[in-house]
Amino acid sequence: MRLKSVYQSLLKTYGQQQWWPADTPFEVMVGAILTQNTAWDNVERALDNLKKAKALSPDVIIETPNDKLARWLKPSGYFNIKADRLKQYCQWYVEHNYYDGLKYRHSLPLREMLLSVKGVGPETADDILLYAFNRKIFVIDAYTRRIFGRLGLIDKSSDYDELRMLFEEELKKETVNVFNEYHALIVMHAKQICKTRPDCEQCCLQMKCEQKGVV
DNA sequence: ACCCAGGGTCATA
DNA sequence: TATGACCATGGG
Repeated sequence: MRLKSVYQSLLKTYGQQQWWPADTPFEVMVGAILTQNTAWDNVERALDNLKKAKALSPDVIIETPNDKLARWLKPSGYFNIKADRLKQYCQWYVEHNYYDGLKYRHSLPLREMLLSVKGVGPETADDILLYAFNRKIFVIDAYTRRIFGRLGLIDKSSDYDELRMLFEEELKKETVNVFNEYHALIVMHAKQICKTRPDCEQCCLQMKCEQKGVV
């Protein structure tokens, strides 16, 4: 029950996070793709560009030429790759009529379907499952690995799905809302601790800490 | 002038 | 299966 107590501690410290920061499930999906290895502030600029162009819809994105799409996505980095990924995702989304993920009772088939889309890896798929389709999936990201590795609660050699299932097994009695808040709190904690304690030796959440063997 | 961010794919060995 | 190169902007 260590994982539950870490959750309670984070919740007490930071409060409810109310994730994902988006107005619609589709915006969650777009944000999940754009935030790959990218600071969220930059993603928001790209999302603003899409909104101003009235292009935050799968149909518009599909019809937009890649170079034009890339111009809107520019602030979020990797714009050529992301334009391609976003369009492919939208094509899958429209073709399979997944506007309503609720018609799929089990998470596994939908997860496999998401992973079959090029440019959607395990973390992006799980962001979408949890924050757009409201599924009980635990998202594993770099922060999760660093924080829980440092706490000695996970094995660093584990791959993505091993870690995900470890969290899901220990938290299987919790609600989807707990899964939702937990990942959000991990991200909040990582950002806060690195902001308030920029000293690498103290924060132990940045890449250089791993390189120095601190974490 | 660095380092890094809410990853993923592809080519090598 | 396990590394490494690559993608690219904006903030610290």
